[in-house]
Amino acid sequence: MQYDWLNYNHLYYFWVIANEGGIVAAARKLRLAESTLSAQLRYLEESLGHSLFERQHRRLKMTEPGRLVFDYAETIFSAGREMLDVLRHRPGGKRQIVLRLGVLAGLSKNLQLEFLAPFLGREGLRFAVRQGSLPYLVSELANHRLDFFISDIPVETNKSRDVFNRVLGTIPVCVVGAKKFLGLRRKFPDSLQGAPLYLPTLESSVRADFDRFLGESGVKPEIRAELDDIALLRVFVLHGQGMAVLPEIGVRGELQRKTLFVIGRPPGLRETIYAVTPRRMRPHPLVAEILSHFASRYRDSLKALPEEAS
DNA sequence: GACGGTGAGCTTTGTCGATT
DNA sequence: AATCGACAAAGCTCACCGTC
Repeated sequence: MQYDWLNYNHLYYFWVIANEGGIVAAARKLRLAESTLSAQLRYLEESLGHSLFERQHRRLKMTEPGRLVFDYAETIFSAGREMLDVLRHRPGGKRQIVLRLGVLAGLSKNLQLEFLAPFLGREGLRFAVRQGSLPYLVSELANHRLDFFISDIPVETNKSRDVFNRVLGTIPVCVVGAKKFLGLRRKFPDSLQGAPLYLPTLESSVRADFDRFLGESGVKPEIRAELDDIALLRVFVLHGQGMAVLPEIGVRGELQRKTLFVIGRPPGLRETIYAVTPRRMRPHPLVAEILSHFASRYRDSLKALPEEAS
């Protein structure tokens, strides 16, 4: 029988069973008979109209609906624990908010820091930052395990209708190299002819623009490696055997310390940064504040860009 | 490898007490 | 009286282990 209301007692039992890994362990923890938990779990499944566990012989394996319910239960009962903590230990204290942020693997670490730095010291706010591939981040967002993620590649909205790309801004991209390449500055970009270069991979949004720039300039450098990680590109270029195409923010420290130098700035070459949020849900006010803070920093870059990329 | 004993995990059934 | 949540007991299935 399906109901419009939820029996939170049943939900709690399910949550403990999932946490403990089985009915026997959960029964021990709750000091109940195993049969009681088995029956209550069955009632919950019937009321929800979904099996929450797949019975595999003597083991319970969580199903997809089970995972979804577990995520909600986790939020509900974590909030309950938090409420008790606040009431018992911090009278009058404010609730701590945890924002779950995803970052596309390979994105500049400095950029991530710049993104969060203004909010890191804020009372009652904590970040849980996870890196991953684009499909992984989209899946985590769809399953409510992330509040939003940042990426330099937009999600194809015809493939995933549940997400929304917001252009946050653009970051200048340049060719950087060690001191010994400084002589190439004068006749840039012609001086890149035959010069050793490390590039972002073809999947990168910057790569296509840079290839176009080379094509228009008629210059053919010697491409030594293609790397999909900004941090890795930075390490390669620091090794001194070649230059690299990088967002300036990714090597800001090295440029300040003069261990790397800007060899040239291909005109108009910028990396676009997107914030990907769930389409149907209003972002948390704090998320909106963070996004608008970052976007305002790069406001000038935004003027020429569409509101949503597809 | 086949067989049987044992234990573990889960379900079903019947029953009872508290609450509405 | 109906419903809910709890219990005990019995049963089912399977993994593991020792023996032949």
